[in-house]
Parts: sequence; C-alpha cells; structure tokens
Amino acid sequence: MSEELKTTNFIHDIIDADLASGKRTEVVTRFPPEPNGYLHIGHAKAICLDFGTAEKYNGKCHLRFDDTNPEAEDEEYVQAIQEDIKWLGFNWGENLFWASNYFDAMYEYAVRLINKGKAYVCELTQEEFKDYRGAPTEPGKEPPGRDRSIEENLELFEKMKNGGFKDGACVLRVKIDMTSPNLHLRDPAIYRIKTATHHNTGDKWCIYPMYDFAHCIEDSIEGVTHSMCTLEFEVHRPLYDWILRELDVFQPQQIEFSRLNLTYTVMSKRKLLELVNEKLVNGWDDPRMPTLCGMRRRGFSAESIRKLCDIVGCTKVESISEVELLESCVRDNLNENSLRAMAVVDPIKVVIENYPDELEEEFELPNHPQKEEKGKRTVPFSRELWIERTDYKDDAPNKFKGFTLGREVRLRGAYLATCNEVIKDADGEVTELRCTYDPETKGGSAPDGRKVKSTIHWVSAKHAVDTEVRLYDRLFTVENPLADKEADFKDFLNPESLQLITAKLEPGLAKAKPGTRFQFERVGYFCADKDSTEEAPVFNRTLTLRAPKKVM
RNA sequence: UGCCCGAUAGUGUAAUGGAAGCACAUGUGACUUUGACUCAUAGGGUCCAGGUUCGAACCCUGGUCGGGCAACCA
Repeated sequence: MSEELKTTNFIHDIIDADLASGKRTEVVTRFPPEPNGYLHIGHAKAICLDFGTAEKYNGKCHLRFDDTNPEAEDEEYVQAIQEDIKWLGFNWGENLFWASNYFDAMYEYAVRLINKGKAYVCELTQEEFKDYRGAPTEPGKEPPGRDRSIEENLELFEKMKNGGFKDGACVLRVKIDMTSPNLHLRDPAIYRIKTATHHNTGDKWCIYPMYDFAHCIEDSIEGVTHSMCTLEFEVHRPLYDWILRELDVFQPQQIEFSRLNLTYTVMSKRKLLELVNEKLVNGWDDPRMPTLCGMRRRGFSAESIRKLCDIVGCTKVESISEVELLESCVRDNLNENSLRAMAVVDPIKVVIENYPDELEEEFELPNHPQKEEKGKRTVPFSRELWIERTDYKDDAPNKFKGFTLGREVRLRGAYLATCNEVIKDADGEVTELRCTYDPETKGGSAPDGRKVKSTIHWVSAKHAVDTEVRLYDRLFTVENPLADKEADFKDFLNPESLQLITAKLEPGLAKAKPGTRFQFERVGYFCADKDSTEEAPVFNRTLTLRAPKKVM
C-alpha cells in the first residue's frame, strides 16, 4: 500500500493545489460503474485511481451504480462488479450508492430547470432531433416548442412522468444554445420515456434521466470533490458545469484521464459482450478475457493488476500499453508467491533400467528455491518416469538442457541419469528413453564433484496424476485488433489461444484447491480451476515462464 | 472544414525555467539442481519551425501528426 500512496500524477497535482488554496478541505471520489457488463482491467485503472486517490488523501471513495438505463442493466452485473472490486482489494465501506436512489431528487431538479425557463419538452422525432441539432461544422436550428410556456412544460413533463406518452414521443431538453460549437450544448435531452422495469425502482418510473443530467447531480448530491472519468467525456464537462451552476448546487470538478489499453486484447464492453454472445470465448470469466473475473480465473493476482495500474500511471495521452508489462507484473508476483511443483505437459516415458522394479523412493524438494520458510514437499520416484518431450533431442548442441544419447542429465532433486537408447515409433517419434542412473548421486549431486549442467523435471509414472490442463495464450494475433477499421476485430482472434492437453502431475497436486497457484518448474505458472473435482484437478496456465533465449 | 484534447527511447511514464531519469521490452555477459529468479552491462528519446530567456521537454506563436465530439447509451 505504501507504494501506492507515493504515486502522483496530474490529478493529484490538481488536488494538492485545491487543498493548498482551500478550495477543498477533503477529498471525495467515486467509482461509478453502469451495471451492464463485467469489469475489465481498464476499469481496474479507474478503480485504482478513484479508490487510491481517496486513500492517499484520507478521503472517501463511493461505489455508485450508475443505473439510469434499465434496458441495458441487470442485477447479475451488480453482484459481479462488487465482487471484482473487493477482489482487487478496495473497500467502499458504507458508501454504496445508486443513481436510482436520486430519481426523485433529479425529477425535482428538472422541474426547477423548467421553472427557470431552462428546460422544455420537445416532441421532435429522433430523426428530426438530429436534423435540428446540425453538424459539427454547422449550427443547429431552434426546434418548435422551444419557447413553450413554463406552465405548459410543467404540464407536459408531468404527463411524461405519469405515462401519458408513448416511449420516445418526447423528451425533456435543457435550453442552452442550438448554435454552440460544442454539440453537447445544443439543447441536449436530459429525460427520455422508457417503459421498462428498473432493477431497483421497479415500475415506479417511465422516464429516466440521461447521463449528462444524472451524473453531475449524483456527484453533487454525494459531495464528490473530484470526479474522474475518461477522455471522451471531456466535451461533456461544460454541460456538467452548466447544469450544476443553473441548479445552484455543490459543484464537483470533473477531471478526465486516458483509458488503459493493452496490446493483443480489446477493452470495450460491447466487443467483449460480442465475444461472449457469439461463444467465441466461454463466458465473461473465460481466462482469455481481459475481465477481472477472467484474469482471476486465469491465475493473475490482484496485486499484480494493481501494480500494473500503478506503473502505467495516469495522464491524458491516449496510449496502448504493451501486455508484456502486465505479464512482467504477474510473473514478478507469481515468482515471489507461488509454490513450485513438477508437471509434464507433453510426456515421453523414461525407463531407468538399473533401478529396481519394485523400489520406490521419496525425495524432499523445496516448495520455493529462494524461500526456505515455504517448506518442503515429498515427491515419489520409481523406475518409470515421465519427462518432457522437449527434453530429449537427437544430436543436441552443447547448450541444450536435456537428454541426448550418452549425456548425463540431472533429474531434479533425484538422481543423475544417462540416456543409452532411444525408442521411436514408425513415424520417428520418440516413445521411450532407456536410461541408467547413478545410485551415488541421490539428491542430484555427484560425490566426485562432476558438473552436470542440465536439470530437467520429471514425474514418477506410477504415481502421476493425469489431469486436464488448459494452455492459454493471447486472445488476438495482432497488437491492436481494432487498428484496421475495415476489418472485423474478430478476424484477428488467435485460433491457438486455448489448447487442451492432459498433463502428468506429481501426486501432491491432486487435491489442489481451486484458485491455488503454482509454478510448474520450467513450464510456467498454473492455477487450479473451479472446474476441478475431487477426483482430478483442472489447471489453467496463467503464463509461461519468461521466454528463454532460443537454443537450437 | 467547426469545437475540444494530446505529442519525451520500441512501449508506458518522470523531470513543473537549471545535468533528460525510471520501468517493461531488446542485445551482451555472469550465476544457477528451474534456459526461471538474481546480478552486471549496452543501445536507444524531448514532433517541426520560430520566439522569450543567461538557460526551454517545460512559457509564447505558427505548423505537423494523432485522438475525441453529431444515442432518446454511459
């Protein structure tokens, strides 16, 4: 946490100045998700900023659901969002709010604007509405009804509220300037009619406030001092300020920052929903998704996601961070914390010819090579083993770490062994290695001090646990699937983003609890999936180890 | 061709008128009972042109390039 408190950015500079000048005496922020989808790592940046800023200044951060559009929103998301924020490590305490709790206040505020002659009911169709608004380069025209009397507007607005109109028959607009160079100031609509059941207010309302009207009022009611949002709302800020000024209420400051983007993925809720709906991934929590629930299932730790958000900082520059940066944060954290184990993902058989058939031994291996305090585990050894197919090579170069005919290799934590014979099938595929071991090298070191550079992992065939392992890779094959505006981003989906295999695990892994993370030595980081059963675990590959230099 | 915003190594981000740093990535080497980790080391940057100043990444002017804005979405 102390590291996070040290972070600073242009927003904190603003806050420092506000505190120093006395403009503000406290800091209140808010994270305002719309419950219409799952949170992704882009949201994590906002969450870290909102909650982290409050923490830094001993202020408060509200969790507020921005539930102003019942058609898009669903209770399902409400729970998931709260779970994800908690998982990330943030706590809103008592400060859980709902935009829908302010619907009465918002209605009153709208009436107040009508009474000031600053809002009017407009019956233009959507087509006409657009037409009257004009274009960026052309001013709009004042719509008919713009100069209706206050009494008539009051009456019409009440009729809207009471269900006296069909959906879309009219809207309430704010009266600003149809010729403004800022399109958002050309009398934007602030209330629309929607006959929809709201997850919170039920059928009480058939009119719902729109974002521009609702959001600033929500912030104001809650006493938010600094309201952070993403760059696309920059042009909305004059409207945000206008509404609160006209209402003469507490005025929070909206500050915009750039979204987090990562290479080899997409960060739009709409596009992620598309992947889910078209079953191109297995749901929102598919470990390939950049959603927090997906990343959690993949095995990414909350700390590493927070670390990433810390490192990428916060600016107004639109950017795409390399996913390698995230991966580095994840590996750093996993290397530190995950226990080691041995698993063979692409097995070939090794028979130790001079090892007694009936003999079994148990070796003690450290759970973490740099952390003795993590203890040891016992791993059984016997005459037949599984090793990685990639750990044998005909005519291997000197630097190759693995078996080749006649070369002595260390079986990690067990013995030194030499391969004497290779058995291949008709296709020339290796099916078995015949080896001999040196009984004097128990534990893996030779009494005569001879150096053996290669160390490989293994699993006793007799004791191995067969299990499903899901090897995940990047979801897309290109850095920015959205770069080509002509193409469908789904065309760039990586066909090899999920590979199902059966691996051989050391027996101690059999009862791994879902969510437990391991490093399978020399293979990668893995996390027990929720699909694990009593009989056999299922593992997700979080990441490979850092890519080694190629030795061919 | 309107309005708004932005531009620092490949990427992300510091330096707030006073020596352009850091991280990731990349190259090389060392260590290693994980080709991991760790350690050492190298290369590489202020969009352009003017101006202000003893001094500019920073301030000013003009360009260039990139992004956003025309849902009854948020």
